[in-house]
Formats: sequence, C-alpha cells, structure tokens
Amino acid sequence: MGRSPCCEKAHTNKGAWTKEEDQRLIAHIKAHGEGCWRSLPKAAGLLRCGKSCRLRWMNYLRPDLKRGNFTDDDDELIIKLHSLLGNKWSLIAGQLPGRTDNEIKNYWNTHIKRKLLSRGMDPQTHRPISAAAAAAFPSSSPAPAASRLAGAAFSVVPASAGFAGPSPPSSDDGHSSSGGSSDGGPRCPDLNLDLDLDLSMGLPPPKTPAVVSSTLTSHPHPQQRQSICLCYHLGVRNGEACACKTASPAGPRAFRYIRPLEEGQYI
DNA sequence: AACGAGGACAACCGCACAGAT
DNA sequence: CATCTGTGCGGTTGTCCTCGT
Repeated sequence: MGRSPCCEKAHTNKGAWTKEEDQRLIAHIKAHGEGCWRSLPKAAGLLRCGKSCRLRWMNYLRPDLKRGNFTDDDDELIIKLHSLLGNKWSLIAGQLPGRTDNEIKNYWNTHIKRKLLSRGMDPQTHRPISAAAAAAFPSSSPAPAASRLAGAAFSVVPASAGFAGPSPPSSDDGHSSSGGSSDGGPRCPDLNLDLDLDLSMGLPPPKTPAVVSSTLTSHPHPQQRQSICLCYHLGVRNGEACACKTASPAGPRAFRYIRPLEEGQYI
C-alpha cells in the first residue's frame, strides 16, 4: 500500500542538530510530554521530521541517559544478550539502564565486534571462527567470554511454534535480520548460553510495567521448568500463545520463546 | 605541520508492526 | 476485514575526530 511520507521533506532540516533545536525540543517535551511525534515539530516550532525529533530525544536528550564509559561487565552482558537475542538492540538496551539501542548498536559495531574477533569468535554466530579467520585477528588476550558462555544451550523459536512441539529446524522468522542464524548452515551446535540471566548477570530488579518489558525471566510454570519464557519481556501480549499472563499491554514487539535445546538438537 | 587512514558516533532511511478507523 | 496512520526498529551512511606517518 502506498503511504504518505512521514513529513514534508522539502521543508525540514537535516543533519546535525543545533543547540537551539535541542532546547526547543527539550522545552516542548518538558511542557507537553512525549507523544505524537508527527505533530511535535510543528508544535515545537522545529523544522524537523517527527522521526528525527524522536530519535534525537530518545538517543541524546533524554535526561536519564548515561553516555560512554561501557564497563567490561557491560561488554560481557551485551555479548551474552546478543548471543541470545541477535541484533535486537532495543531489547539489549532494555537490560542496560540509561543506554539506547543506537548507542549499543554503534558500540557493538565499533568495539565488541572487534573484541570478539580478537578472541576468535564470530560476532554473529558467537561460534569460534575458522583458524584462518582467527589468524586474521590474532588474539591479544584470553577468551573469558567464550568460557563464560558455558551452560545450557537454547534455541529461539517463533512464538507460533508454541511451547510443546519439537523445535523447528530453522529458528528465525526474519525479525532478526542478522541474529546469527541467517547464514544457512548448521548453527551453534556448541553455542552455550548461560541463560540464568536474572540470577547470574546482575540484571536490575523488576521495574514498573512500562519498563519491565524487556527484563528476562524464568518461566513461572512448573511443568515448563525446563523452558525459559521471554514471552512478555520479548513482547508477547496477553492471550497470545503463552499463558504466562504476566504482561501489561505495553511492550516491544519481538515475540519469541526460548527453550533449552535438546540433546543433539541444532538450531 | 600536513596529510591520509581508520575509528567513533550521530543521524537518516526504509520497513514492519500495532492500533485506529 | 481492509486500509490508513503513527511509531519503533535495525541497517546504513555521513561527518567529525584521532592517530600514525
């Protein structure tokens, strides 16, 4: 279906934001709150696309943001979450208070990718890369992450597959455009992810419903003790596929169940 | 001091999804 | 149920900065 452009491009500024634009945006949001980004530029007197305003606010002007200074623990958490979620930057960002998806995405592309390569790990699959490839990125340090990613192996399956049946041979439905599973071949037979995230990774405690949407939890159902359900936290809504019913209406859209792989099962 | 290469980061673009109509 | 609109996400690009020569 055709759709109208999100804004009148001929009359909008592009490129770097000026201090004055920032001030206008901040003042407007302080006065009126977030919402209706499409109409915000006009209301705030900005010659900007609504999407551009939203991006600017979300990534740089929000008061609760902390910038830079990623710690090694942050790195490891990001790596671990990426191995689990793929390029779901918004979900990963949800585990790092004060961080934005864009910041994490950039940080991944500029720092962590290289870090993993130097450890001989493929940044997408989180598997050891070939000796030849590893030689191209000689490791300058031990590979703590590789050894720390020990534990149960998990598959990520579309929610439509449900919990009960065997895992489908292919895991991704295309939501995650590059979550490490798009290259065809047998994936991650040795991908070991310690998914005891809540308990072992020092994640923040449950928050308000609006914020809790991306906090990983264990599945509450005893009969599904082996499964870890990310249903709500990955976006499943009440009444959909999973019966956890712990969700509030708000939440991201990604929609996966995650469960341990069975013996010998590959994703 | 000047220049080029590579890195880091900010911003844009296109698409997909959810809710409204 | 189909269509439209607003919003959010992920990928990509552009620009500025830093470092080495």
